[in-house]
Amino acid sequence: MAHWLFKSEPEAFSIDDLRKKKKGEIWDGIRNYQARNYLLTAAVGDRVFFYHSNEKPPGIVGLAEITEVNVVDPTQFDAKSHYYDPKATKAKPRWTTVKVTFVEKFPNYISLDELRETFDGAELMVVRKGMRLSVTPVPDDVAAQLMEMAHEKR
DNA sequence: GCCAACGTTGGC
DNA sequence: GCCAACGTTGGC
Repeated sequence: MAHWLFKSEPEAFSIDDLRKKKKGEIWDGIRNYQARNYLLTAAVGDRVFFYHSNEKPPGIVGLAEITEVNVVDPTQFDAKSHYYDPKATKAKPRWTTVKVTFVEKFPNYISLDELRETFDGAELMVVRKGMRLSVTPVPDDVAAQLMEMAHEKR
């Protein structure tokens, strides 16, 4: 079981929005090849740290689980969608993603500042300067530490 | 295939 | 709201 970190702007889609989706939700709108390529290596059962960007402060709010892989992102075919991609066709889709479901909202919010104090860029990509990728892998030992930080009594 | 211009992300 | 970082586009 691998671990990931997915970024989302809570104004667009928050962990509370995901919690309401009983059947899970397609993680749509990924339009970066590196992020997509990471998603192609994800497996059902992988765990996802849900990160809120553009929040004060930004940080990890909870956990999700991948329930389906190789999901063709339907928004690429929708001319009305913000994520419409005219170069994508049904025969040759460009953007595949995953479906995720809510697992938990953490008792402790782990802010970006705290992540920076605990991990360096080699351990956790999101703390790297200028890191804009919205999908990044999280090594197992870092994931275990994050789970502790998320649940320890403070 | 280079690279300038442009657009987006996301912390601050 | 600013702007650094950086990915993408398109002219050549």
